[in-house]
Amino acid sequence: MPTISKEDYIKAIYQLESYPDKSVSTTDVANKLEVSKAATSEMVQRLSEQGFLNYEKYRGMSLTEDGKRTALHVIRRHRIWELFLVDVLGLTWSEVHAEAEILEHSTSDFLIERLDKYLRHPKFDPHGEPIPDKYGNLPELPDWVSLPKCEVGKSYRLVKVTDSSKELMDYFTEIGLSLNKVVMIVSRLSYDNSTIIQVGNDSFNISEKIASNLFFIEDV
Amino acid sequence: MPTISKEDYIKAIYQLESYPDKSVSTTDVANKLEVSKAATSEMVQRLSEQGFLNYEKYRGMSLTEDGKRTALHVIRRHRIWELFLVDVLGLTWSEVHAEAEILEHSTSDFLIERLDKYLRHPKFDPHGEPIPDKYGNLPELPDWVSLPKCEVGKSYRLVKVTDSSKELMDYFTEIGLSLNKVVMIVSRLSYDNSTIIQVGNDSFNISEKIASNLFFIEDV
DNA sequence: GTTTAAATTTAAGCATTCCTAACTTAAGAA
DNA sequence: TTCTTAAGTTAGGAATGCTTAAATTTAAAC
Repeated sequence: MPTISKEDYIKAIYQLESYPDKSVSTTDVANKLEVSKAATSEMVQRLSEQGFLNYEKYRGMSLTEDGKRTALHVIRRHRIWELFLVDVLGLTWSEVHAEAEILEHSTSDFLIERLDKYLRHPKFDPHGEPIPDKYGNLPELPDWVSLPKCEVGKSYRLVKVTDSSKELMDYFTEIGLSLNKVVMIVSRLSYDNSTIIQVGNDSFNISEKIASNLFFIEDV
Repeated sequence: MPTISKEDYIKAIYQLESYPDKSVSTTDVANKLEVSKAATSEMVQRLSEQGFLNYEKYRGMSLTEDGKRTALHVIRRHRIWELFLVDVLGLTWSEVHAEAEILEHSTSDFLIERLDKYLRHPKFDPHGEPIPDKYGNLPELPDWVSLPKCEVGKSYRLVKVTDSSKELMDYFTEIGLSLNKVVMIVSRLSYDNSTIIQVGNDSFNISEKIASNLFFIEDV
């Protein structure tokens, strides 16, 4: 049974592994968790001894099957809590992450299954991220496109929002964007590649940088 | 901001202080938390230095105002979670304690206020224990009597159940006893001072020892 | 192919929280 | 009032998880 700290490292490494063509380095993990490289180096060795990581000194690391299972277990708890906080307690996108970050380490399997049942076995969290089931299996992902690639004139449904900052999340909340919202692509300005979308009765110009955090599927 | 461990000590001391005519000793705390007396002695000194306790070596301890405030803060979180787990997720009496024991240390003030609001600012937890408000004020307590003192022939409403064991809690759940349930006192056997109560259509003989965990107010 | 800079690991140290064992104090029995 | 024992404290040690500083390895520049 890993400690809170170990769960944080394992989760971080799992997330860093998702970037293709790049093995995970000590520095990557240290930056992500905002701890020293020395602390990371130590911890990585301990996790390796305990079978969560494959690791060769100076050569980067990768999670073992055991490590992946543990990571998905933490991620499941995190995402179920996020969904619960948004759907039941009405927290906003920007409010949930910090709370879930703590709760994910303080929730028994028993309680998580009860929450899961209460939420009717959800497959995606409020940001559209997939929730692993209790065996660690991820649901199939929809075939989304990011907003800069959505075609003008068509309608799309929002299925994923990457949470890069509180400011951005609050902005999305403010303009009424939420998961499964249907928006119309009004136009795209070639000048800066920004996109004008219509949400309800209002239109908004979304810069390319912001738009790259929004993922849609065509609404048919 | 006290650590989890410190919160546990402060809460334990608060609870031990509630027994009248007895100052709290190192041994009391050590037994309650199931740690060594040495660990307790050390921690008590640290808590005293940090202003949570009044403490003189070999002379027992008592919480300062600061300590009491901290204890009530933890207790508030614990009881709100217990109520939530029972009322919303449908956990049983015996299931909630262990979960709340962890969650009480992992919940921000912000989240607790949201839970409190969701539960409509409850005054009592599922065991009938009072929930301190966010300023640490306890609600006024009803004037309960324990079951062995309830009068035969009268109806009473259950307002408090002390959770001495899982077995007992499960038994209460099984016979349909829950907070605010109205029961009729059918008779009392002088042989062993047990009480026969009617819950719904069924009657049960409750031994004096068990009965002393149940507290009622007369139902008018 | 060296040299140098960046990445990584090791070393030394600190805080927290626990343990067991040894010692000290207090309090009740004789 | 002294003696004994129970209660309480100190000492020494371990695990976790972090820090900064020093040493080492790798990799990239020249």
